[in-house]
Amino acid sequence: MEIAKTYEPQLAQEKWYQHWLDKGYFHSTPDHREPYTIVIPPPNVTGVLHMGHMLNNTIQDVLVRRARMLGKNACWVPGTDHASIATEAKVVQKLKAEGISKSDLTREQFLAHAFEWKDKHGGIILEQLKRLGASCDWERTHFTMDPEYSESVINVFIDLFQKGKIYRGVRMVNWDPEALTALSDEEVNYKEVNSKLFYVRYQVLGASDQWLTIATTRPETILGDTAICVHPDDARYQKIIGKTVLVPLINREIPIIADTYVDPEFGTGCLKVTPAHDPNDYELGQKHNLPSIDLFNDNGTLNAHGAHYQGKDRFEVRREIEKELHDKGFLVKTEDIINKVGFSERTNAVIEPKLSLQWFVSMKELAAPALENVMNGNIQFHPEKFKNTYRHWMENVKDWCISRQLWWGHRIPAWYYSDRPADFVVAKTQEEAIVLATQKAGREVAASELRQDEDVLDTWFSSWLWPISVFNGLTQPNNPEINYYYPTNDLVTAPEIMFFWVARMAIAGYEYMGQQPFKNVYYTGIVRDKLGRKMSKSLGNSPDPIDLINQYGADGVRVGVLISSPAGNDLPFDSAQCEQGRNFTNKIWNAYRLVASWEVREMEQPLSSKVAVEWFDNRFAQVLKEINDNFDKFRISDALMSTYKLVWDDFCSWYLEMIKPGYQQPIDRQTLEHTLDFFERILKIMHPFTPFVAEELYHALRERQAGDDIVIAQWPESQEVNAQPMQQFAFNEKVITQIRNIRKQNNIATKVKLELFIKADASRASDADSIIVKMGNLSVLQYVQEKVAQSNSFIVDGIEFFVPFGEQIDVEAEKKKIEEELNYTKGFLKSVQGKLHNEKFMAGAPEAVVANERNKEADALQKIALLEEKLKGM
RNA sequence: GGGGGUUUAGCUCAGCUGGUUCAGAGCAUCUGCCUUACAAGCAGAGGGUCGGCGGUUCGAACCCGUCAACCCCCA
Repeated sequence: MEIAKTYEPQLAQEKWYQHWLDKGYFHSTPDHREPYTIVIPPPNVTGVLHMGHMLNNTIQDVLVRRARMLGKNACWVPGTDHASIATEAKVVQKLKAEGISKSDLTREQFLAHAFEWKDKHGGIILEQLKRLGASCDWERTHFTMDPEYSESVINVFIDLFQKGKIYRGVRMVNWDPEALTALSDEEVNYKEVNSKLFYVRYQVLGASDQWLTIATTRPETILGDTAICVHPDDARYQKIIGKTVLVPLINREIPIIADTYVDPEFGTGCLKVTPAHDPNDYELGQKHNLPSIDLFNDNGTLNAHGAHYQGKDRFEVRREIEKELHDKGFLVKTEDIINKVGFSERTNAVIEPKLSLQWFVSMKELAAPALENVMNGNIQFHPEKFKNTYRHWMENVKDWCISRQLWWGHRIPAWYYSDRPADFVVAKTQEEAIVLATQKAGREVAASELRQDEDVLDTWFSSWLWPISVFNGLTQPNNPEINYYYPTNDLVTAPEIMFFWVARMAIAGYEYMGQQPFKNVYYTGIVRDKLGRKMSKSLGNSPDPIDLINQYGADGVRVGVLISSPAGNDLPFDSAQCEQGRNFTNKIWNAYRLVASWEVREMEQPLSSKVAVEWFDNRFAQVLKEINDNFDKFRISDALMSTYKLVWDDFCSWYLEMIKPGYQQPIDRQTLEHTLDFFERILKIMHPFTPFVAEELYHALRERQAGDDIVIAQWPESQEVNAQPMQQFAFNEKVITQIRNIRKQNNIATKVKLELFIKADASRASDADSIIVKMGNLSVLQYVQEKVAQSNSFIVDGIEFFVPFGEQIDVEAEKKKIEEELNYTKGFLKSVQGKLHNEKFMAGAPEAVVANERNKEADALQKIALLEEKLKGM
């Protein structure tokens, strides 16, 4: 049968993925086995696969597939996140394109559009993950707005409210004046922009013609000033602390206060305090009991407090007020500066810090167990360095603003029964709300009086329940699934969501399950392009993963993204890596072609094959140990590299070459059987990385019974490594390399047979010499007493080897080579002896180290003697 | 401004508790090969002041100090 010269991945991918699904290999139900659980970081429901997902999900799939082969009950739960703000923005955009404005729709109408969109475009990404080979349990696909999931979100809100952990309060939030919603800190991007620093003077009262100059980047907020603040130790301002000044233009009287918050070096050392429009000023205001004057409407225009600027946009006011301040003599000067300004991630509008009535989770107490259990190692981070960052955040955790002024999401289950902000109840249904409201109000409250809060919950308020709610652990506590699968094993995610997702899952885990949600967290890096830029849609520098799969095969791409991405490090992606991955699949494919071409015959096993088999068996055991060790430490790309080298170098370049019969020659049964066995073991360890080609060849290699598939095969057993064949091989490898070098330097073709003489006692001869004969293509291998004249010679481990010259002789070159080696060895000897003659070294170093140096000295002396003798003989 | 991290070959990274010929790997590069599994390949080779400076030590890529560059998070 003709086998294609290059591996064609597409057919195998379709065939085997379907086969795995048909057999239900990815589906898990609780049983007697040890569970191995991963929950996918749910991508946005309307998302499209990008390189970040590729990296993340390839790692998860490698872990899951290996766990499955280790005999664990592997369960990888997939799903999607409703991603409130991102999805709502997309739907708004889509409607806009159709000429529909969100403000023209009722909430119900809008949600109908949104669900229609979700049903149509949602979950594309999950289909794409199948192309990658993701072995998710698709029967368990979840969505964060599924009815039962939503129920658990609402339950948690109510529970936390009843525990006093959720409160409603006026706080400074990031306000997006375009989207008209509050944003979380994570949704704000800070960028450096060129700004002006305005120096404005305020008149001090109770002193004639005394002025204070402040510096501000936001002169339009002057109208909202409620104090001036200086540093208490600032000598310049000692005398005026406690006095008052007049706010320019409106002549409102405000106090001069003192606080160490002020940096005396910045600007003039005088700070204007506008508690309604700056987070730091807000805190100062709270501390000193200052009133807050909110100047802005929700859309960024000034309100009635803006005096004659009412109704104008904040940036327009900035320009106009500069002129007015200048004309009226309040503007001292302006300076150009660069400062950081927050922009909305979604609309790119300049964020306005704004006081507003929002819902909050009080975090301090909730966070304590989540912090403790990461620090004490119950939850392990890989790499560990992220613990520092985590601790710093958790120790300074702030209350979590969970309300969003959006429609797409879980609506806050709070019901108002009057216009007073405090007149509300929290209840699961309207019926319950009526009962509670009636109690709280002390009067009969009718359904028509109740108004549900318009806001929805922050997306992360549902994502933080993911490891629990995908098993319905909140709606059906202690059900068999949650008891079996929770806590999950490994979480694979990006460090940038450590706080808004990982930390909060840990918090929810301890609060609702009384234990950790996962045992290990593996942090991936950011995928960057060749120039080191983050891959992003706006830059257009992100390749389409599906194109890559079409080009290089899923296995090739999987290898490509893993080969240089240690945990926590960025992955500088280059499609050349996928090419390397594809070449790797092609390599093993061709190894199979070779093995499949052999005709087996009953005959004696060649000595060299016997030696090769013994060596590879041990070599495999040795590398398997390395690979297992790397997996245990979550060093996935190291595990891949070990696998890669085992396959390419040890198996293909050495083992197969050593046992390969001559052209069209048969092979003996014993060697073939061993080889098939090795091949099968190799495919097994390749399978987590390259599942498709592994399955394809597993079936090509031998007839398989139904149900014998590599995806569920047993991971190879560990075995002891026998040192002797390994040492023997290492020695032979050096000799063979030297022989190849002689060929290369003298332009001797591979086909030409050479003679090799070894100056050593014939008792050194061993079976392993047959390897040198075969791999070196020798006609003679002989032990001799004397050195051989007219030869190329080399030394391995103190033994001299001679390859007699053929026609061509280059004595000078040979001489030079020996002299170079002699010089190097002499230098080495000198450094060793330097240590040995150093009294302090002899006194301070441990015995073993000294003994080792003595060995080195002896070896070097022997080598020098040999080389010098050799030179004399030339 | 606060906190964390990184810096080793052209690129991406290993290098454990300071001690073996410890300065490594893959890719890239160079040289020679179309040797009947694979040119998506084979064989061989070159390449680094371990960011700079200083210190501790018998001994430093590794520990300490300092400077510099870059990255991330938070404000």
